Formats: sequence, structure tokens, C-alpha cells
Amino acid sequence: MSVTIRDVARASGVHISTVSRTFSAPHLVNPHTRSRVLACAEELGYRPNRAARALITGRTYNIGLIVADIANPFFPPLIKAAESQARKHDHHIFVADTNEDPAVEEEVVRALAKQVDGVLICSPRMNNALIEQLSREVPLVVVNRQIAGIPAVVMDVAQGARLAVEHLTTLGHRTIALLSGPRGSWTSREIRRSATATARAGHAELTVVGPNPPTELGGLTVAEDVLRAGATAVLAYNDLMAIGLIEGLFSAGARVPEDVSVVGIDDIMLSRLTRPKLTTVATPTAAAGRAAVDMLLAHGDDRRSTAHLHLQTELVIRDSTGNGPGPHSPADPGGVNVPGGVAS
Amino acid sequence: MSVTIRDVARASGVHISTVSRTFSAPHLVNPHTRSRVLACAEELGYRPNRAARALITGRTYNIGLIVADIANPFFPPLIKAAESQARKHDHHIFVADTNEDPAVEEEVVRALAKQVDGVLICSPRMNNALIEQLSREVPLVVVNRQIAGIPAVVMDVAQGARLAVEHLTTLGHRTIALLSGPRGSWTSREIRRSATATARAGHAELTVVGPNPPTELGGLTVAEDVLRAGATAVLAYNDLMAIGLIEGLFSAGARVPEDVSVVGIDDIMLSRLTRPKLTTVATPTAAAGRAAVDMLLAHGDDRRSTAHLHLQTELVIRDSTGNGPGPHSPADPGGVNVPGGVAS
DNA sequence: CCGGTGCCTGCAAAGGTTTGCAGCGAAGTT
DNA sequence: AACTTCGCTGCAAACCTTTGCAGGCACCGG
Repeated sequence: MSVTIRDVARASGVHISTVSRTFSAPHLVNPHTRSRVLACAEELGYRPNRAARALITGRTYNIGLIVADIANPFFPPLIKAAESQARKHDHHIFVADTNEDPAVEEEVVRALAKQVDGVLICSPRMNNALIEQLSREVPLVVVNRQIAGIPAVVMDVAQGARLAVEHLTTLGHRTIALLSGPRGSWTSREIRRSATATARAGHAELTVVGPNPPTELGGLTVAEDVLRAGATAVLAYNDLMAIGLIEGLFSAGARVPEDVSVVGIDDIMLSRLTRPKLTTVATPTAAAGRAAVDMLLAHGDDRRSTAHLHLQTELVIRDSTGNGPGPHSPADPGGVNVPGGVAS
Repeated sequence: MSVTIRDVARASGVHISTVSRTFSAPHLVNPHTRSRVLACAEELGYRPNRAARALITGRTYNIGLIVADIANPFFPPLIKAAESQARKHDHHIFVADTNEDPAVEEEVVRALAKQVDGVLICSPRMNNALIEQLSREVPLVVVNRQIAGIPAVVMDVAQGARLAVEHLTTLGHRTIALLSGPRGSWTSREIRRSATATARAGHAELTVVGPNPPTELGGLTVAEDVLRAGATAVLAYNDLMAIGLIEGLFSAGARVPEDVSVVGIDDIMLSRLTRPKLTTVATPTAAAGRAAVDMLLAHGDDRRSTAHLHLQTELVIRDSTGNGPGPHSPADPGGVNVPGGVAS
């Protein structure tokens, strides 16, 4: 069928092992022989068969990348960065979409295990115990989840949620709704934990709405609930939900930011393009993708690495947040200057 | 290391070939034996090594999927659909991002060739000759490009561009700008061809601006050029450019659709969420992804299939298009009824 | 001239699986 | 009773590489 090491050996008059060494250990072969072999290989268009190589070396030069939903705009930048970084190291990437289903996650990891050097699981929905078990079957790096003993890169959404809620209380909001994310999401729990604590510290009331699917629709459908709860500000699990929510609020007759302030999380490209432009917590997705790949590739080198990499997040204030009914902080342009405002 | 067919054979007291047959040709093995083998396999957690299998059968159960830019919102729905369809047939998907670079396309196809059953190239940027050559090295299906002898699924953007331009001339626009896409894009040429012809038939003048990178920025930066050309309507190569253009127009003091009408192509999710909502030509991306995978998988079965599948497109009229300075068609609500309007 | 050293190359096993062929026992045929 | 047929299983080669080991050769020092 295609050209093998054998053909090259025949063409250049050497043994197949010499051809093999020409590619995998060039310093072991005579420069003269080497160049002849390379010339023949070039001419025949020889490419080593990685599957055959993997069979004996155990290294596949492939990586598995598992995400909950490729169509969720949060993931593509991460996938792109990971793919680019992987290819820089001569690795290829399998991408699998689990449709937010933990059972599919497990199945896919197992199915991929034999043909990759490791798997990257982004925002997993399965429980920690299962992840720990899987990490015994194949090197794993997890994005957006912290588990002792499992290498991970996490975006510091707790910090982000804190900044977001502080922003809202500073603007004078005292009744805040939190649109939580999908069941099983570590990120969602982190946000909730941090937002709750921050709200309490800011003397605001925070009510949780959810769990919801992390999509536009997930936000759209709960607009009524948010209004009924009397919230004047909302922190959403992600930008997509925030944008959907804004649509829903408009339909219900509420205006953003005049009646309700909305903050998202992720800073997907979309958020700069909607009107009003979304105030949101920017997460470094591309950096996370790169870092996760690096971590996975380093994984094999030394002993089982177990590092947790934390990436900072940042509040980006745009047009979807405005003053609330309560006292505003001094810094706020149109606000009333009230001493004893919320500390930052 | 991991559990092999050998371990299962030992555990169940049969020869490895019997184990192999239990999985790949169950009807050849005694039901009693079979169930015993299956039980052992289950207990040991055996999974066939696909690389080893591929070595001998030549089928890898992998597919390569090559796109110009994962972060371009046009692609994720296609990738998602392709991945889902592939996994339905027990195949896994390699995804590669070429950054719009034809050289990378070639390199990636070659690198992937040995470890996939076929490659799907979406909106390729390389020239036809190269594609033809590559298709001799590995089964290929091309999306959004027509080449004789190469199986393809194409969205009928020519039809879409015609509908779009007719829509604009019907609204009374007589000076239309076309933002063309990246160099090497078949789609861009098709659009240009069809738009030019349709404009001529509608007695409108069409000026081409470009080529441009197919991104938000690609549209943003040419806003001035569009205004300088005196265009009252624009058809953009894709939605992303259209949205960027609208931003640019606003910055330059022109309003959409009051001063300039804008039509995009693709109907990405984003287009429903911007304000004004974008009038655009909807392309069936998910269907294309599914169809392309099906075509690739069918490819091997019979002789070299060479079918070209055409998918219909559809004009979705939203809020970014309005009346132009010329006479409007009767159907237009606020328009002036002028006989002799453009035929559809 | 001999032993030693070092560079390069060939040999063959190994990795996990599939598959054509042959063998075996039991059942069926004549 | 001999022979065929059939269903099932084992054997071994093959797929393409990598790699430890050993052999060949030239060169060096003594």
C-alpha cells in the first residue's frame, strides 16, 4: 500500500534498522549513509507509521481533548490554543464532545486511552472519584477542577466572582441573583461559594437560580424567575447565559442596565459585540489550553507531576451594569457619596 | 502495562485468536466459549488496541478534520456535528487548525494520512491541484469546494448570494459593496461570481472590497473604504466580517440599517444576538458536517465515490437591512410602489 | 603484528492484533 | 463402518517499527 521503512531500505541499500535509526537516532548513523537514506525517503515520500511506532515505544504522539460542548463559544479558543501548542510539539489532537454527559466522558476517555499519551478533560461533569480512577488508566490533566493528586489548570473564578459581586454591591445593588451552571460543574460551585460569601460581606442578599444548562436558552428561560425574585442585579455562570438572560429581560419589559444589571463570566468574543456590551469576568482560556498541554507533555518526563496551576481572572466592566437602588460607592460617577460603602 | 488480548486468553483458557474472533467475528465462536471470554474481558477491563488492529486491517477508525480557524464561529457547529456523527460509527476525530495557511493544510494532511481512514478538509485554502494529489495519498472529502473527481459537500452560497443581492436591489439599493473573503477561498469566488451577475441583472453597481481576513477585524477595518465607495448596501463574505463592519460603520458615524444595509453569510449563532440583528444567508453547517462524515465512511465501501452534495441556503431577513435610495419593490412595507421592479 | 577501541551496521525479537489454513471431534450420510 | 461435512479452535505469519546485541571493519598504540 503506502511506502514503508522497508521500501526505503531497499532503495538505499541498507537494512531497515538503519533507516529507522536515521529518523529516531540520527547520531548513530554515518552522515554519508544518513544523507543517502534521507534522499531516498524524501523521493519515495516516506513517513514513519506512528501507529506501528507507538506499538513498541508506547508513545503515540496523540492527545485527547474532551469538552462538554464544542459549540459553546467558551471552548473553541481553548481548543485552538491546545491544538496549536500540541502541534508545536509534534502531537495531534483528538477532540471529543460529550454533550454535557458524564457517562459519555467516561466512555470517551476509556476509548481514547490506548491511542493517546494523555487526555485533557475540560470542565468535567463527572465526579472526582471517577476522575481519580481514570487517571490511573491514562495520564490525565483536568481543566477547571481541583482534585488532590491530579494535575490541573484552573481559572480562578472564585476571585472573578468576588470582583463581580463587589462591583455590583458597590453600584448599590442589594438583591442579587446568581444563575448557576450545570449540575456537576466545579466552576459553578466555586462561583456560588465565592459569590455567596462576598454578597454577605457586602450586606446584599443573594438568591441562587438553577442549576441551568450553560447556554443562551438557560439564561433566556429564567428571566421571569429573576424578576419575580426582585433582583436588580444578576451574576451568570457564563456569558452565554448572561446574553440569553438579557434577551429574556428585554422581552419581559425590563431594561439592561437601567432596571437590571447583568454580569457574565468568560469574556467570550461575543460579549464585546452584543448591545449592551456585556460586563464580564475574563478568563484566560487560550492560556489554559496551552498550559494544560504543556503540563500533559511534561507529565511523563519526571515522576507523576501533580501541580495545580491557577490562572488569574479579571473583571471587564462594559455596559450591562449600572447603579442599583442602594447607596453607591464614591468612585461611581453619578452615584451618591455615602461613607461606609463596601470595602473592596 | 495494560491488559491485552493475551491476558484475556490466559484467563479464559483459550487461544488468543479465539479472543480476537470473539470481538471481530463473534459468529465464528461457540456461544458458550464466547460468553466466557466476554466475561473475562469485562472483568479485566480489556479494550482492543486500535493501533495494533489498524496495523493489520488498515482501518484506523479515525478521521482527520481540518479547518482554517477553530475560533471562527462558523466551524464549531460543523465540528460538533462531524464528531457526533463519527462517534456514532465508532470513529474518533483528529482536529487540526491551519490558521488559514495552505502550507499547514498540506503538512497536516500528510502527517495525519497514516493514522486515519480519511480526511475532511473544510473550506480549503490550497489550490485544486494539490488537493487532487493529496487525494491520491489518502481518502479525502472536501467541504465548500468543487473539484472534479473529489467527493465534496458544498453549501450553495451562489444561490445565497443571489438571494441576498436580490433582497438589496429590491429594497432600492443601487450601489453595493462586496467584502470578499480570504485569498484561495472557493466560497469567496462563488459569492463574487453570483453577486456580480445578480447585481448586473438588478441594474446595480457592485464594487469588490478585498480580499480580507474572514474575521471581525477584516470587516471593521474596511468600513471607511465602504463609505468612500458610496455604497448604501454591503454583502459580506461572512457574518463575522459583517458584524465587524457594522461596528466600524457606527464608529464612522453611519447607522445600520438607516444609512447602510448589511447582509452577512453563515447565520452563526452570534447573528441573532447582535443589535441590529443581522440579515444573513443561513448555511446548513451541521448538516454539512454530518454529510461529509457519511460520505467519507461510505467512501471505502464501494469504488471511489465521487459524488458532490449540494446543500441549499436560505436568506434570513432580520434588522440590518432597510430601504435604499432607489425605487423599492411593491412588497416592501414602507417603500414606493414602482412597476418594473427587479424580477426574482 | 597483535590486541583493543570505537564507529557503524545487520540481525532478530518484540509490541497487540487479525486471518488463512489446518486440525479435531462429533454428527450425518451412504 | 468408512467417509463427508460442519462447527469450532489453535497455529503461525503478517502488519511496521524500534532496539539490545553482536559482528565487521578500520584505526590506534604498543
